[in-house]
Amino acid sequence: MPDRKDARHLHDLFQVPPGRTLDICLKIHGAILEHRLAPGTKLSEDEVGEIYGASRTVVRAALQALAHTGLVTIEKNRGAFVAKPSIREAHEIFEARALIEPRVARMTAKSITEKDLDRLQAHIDAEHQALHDGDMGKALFLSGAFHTTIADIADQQVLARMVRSLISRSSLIIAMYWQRADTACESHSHHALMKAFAEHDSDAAEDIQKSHLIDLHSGLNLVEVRQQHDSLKDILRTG
Amino acid sequence: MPDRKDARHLHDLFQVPPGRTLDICLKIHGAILEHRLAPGTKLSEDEVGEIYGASRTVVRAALQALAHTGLVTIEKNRGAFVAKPSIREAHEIFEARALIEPRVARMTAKSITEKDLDRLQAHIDAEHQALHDGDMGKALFLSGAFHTTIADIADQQVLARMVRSLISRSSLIIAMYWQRADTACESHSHHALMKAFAEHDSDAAEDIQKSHLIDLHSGLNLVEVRQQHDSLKDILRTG
DNA sequence: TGCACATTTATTGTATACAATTTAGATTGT
DNA sequence: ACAATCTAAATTGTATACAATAAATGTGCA
Repeated sequence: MPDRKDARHLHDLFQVPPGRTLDICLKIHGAILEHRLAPGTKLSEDEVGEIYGASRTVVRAALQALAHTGLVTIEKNRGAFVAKPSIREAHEIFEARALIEPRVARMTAKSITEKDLDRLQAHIDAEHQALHDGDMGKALFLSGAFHTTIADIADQQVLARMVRSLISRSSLIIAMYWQRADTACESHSHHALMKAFAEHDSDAAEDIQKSHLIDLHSGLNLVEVRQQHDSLKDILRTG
Repeated sequence: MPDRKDARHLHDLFQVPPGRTLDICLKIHGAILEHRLAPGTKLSEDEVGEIYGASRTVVRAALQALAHTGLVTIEKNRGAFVAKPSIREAHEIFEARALIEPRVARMTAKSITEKDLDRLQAHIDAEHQALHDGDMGKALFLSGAFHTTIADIADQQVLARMVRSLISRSSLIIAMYWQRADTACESHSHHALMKAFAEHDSDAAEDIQKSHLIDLHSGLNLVEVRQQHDSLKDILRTG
């Protein structure tokens, strides 16, 4: 799914030597972003290693890199799990995004080219297509990719890396706390942003991105978590 | 050097299981922050492992964690080196700090307690003492610690982690590009910040932190690089 | 039945051995 | 003397084996 350019940027995110380790990072990262891996899922070293035909040494390095990015939690002597961001962490992450991404959008508006605009438009189109196909996971993945691509265009490596990490974690938060059925609300903001970019309107880009993120934040139902453990009992009892 | 509380926060920074791996991270981290390890120094796995009596497996994990934080660069089939931030990276890092830290200072001013103020004052005092003793490395370390402690007090884990990483990398930048002989310029800002904190003046704290960071940024001579090499064993053994 | 404790099992933590790759030095030819 | 090439040493990449730890199971007793 992620094209070659994304892979290079993701390599920066994970900071692991290229090769199998990076491959595994990318695969798990993608699975989490597309919501194929639920928060809390255990990632056993043996299991992952068997799936990708790699030894535990390599898998371990990948899991540690993912832990550093905040997508995975490693508990001593217990293993690695897909992270389950707390409500508090969720607030912090979206507040951080609201601080950083508007600034990045401002920079992007200044330096964006026609070619970059096409790239972003392609993301939007692909997202619409995915929504039309009913592939929610892919749509969400592409929605995040839109944001990371903006950071790439701004060509600010330090901020881009922070943004990438925050967006990946946001994907977990959305998996846990999203309440609205429609993701269509985003489309409008993304389009407005495109317009500001096309006109190189830095102020507008910054403002739009800021309110877009505040919208996203408020669209979360950051109140309670559903527990999967109890449900097992309920399910078996009724059966 | 780092007290127990710092160690807990640093554990969050590196995201490695506690134990030898974390120890090695902390030792190398400290050596870099105190400028005992120069940018570009090679960190051979065997050599580091021998110094700390750990196997390469553990050392590798530590080096990868440090690479993730941006303090170390790993080149495929070549090994790990203390990072040498480029001029461009240096600009980006200080711009990122100027974006994030003022916001953090604002939060800190709101929630700071008497005890926290004492903690910060202790940092300032220790820094003066180190300067008086002529221990430049320690003084710089403590100057950074002042900033990270502010982030800890704000009690924003997500932002605090970013700040910690940025400050650690700043230490490398200062090692490479610092031109002024006096670090005294900082003392004034730190004192002004303390006053704002004591009065819970959020606006002032934000402003002071912002101009403080701009000062630091402009105090760098981001033009050329010098290089030097020392024996790993001599530098790390004392830590 | 319920609880405490011992045992078994499974999984991670660590060390070590081997393979792949790079680097440095020596050798050779011009 | 200089350059190119090849060989050997050193270093990293990877796999695997063993040790340590935590969870799960089973047992005995009140």
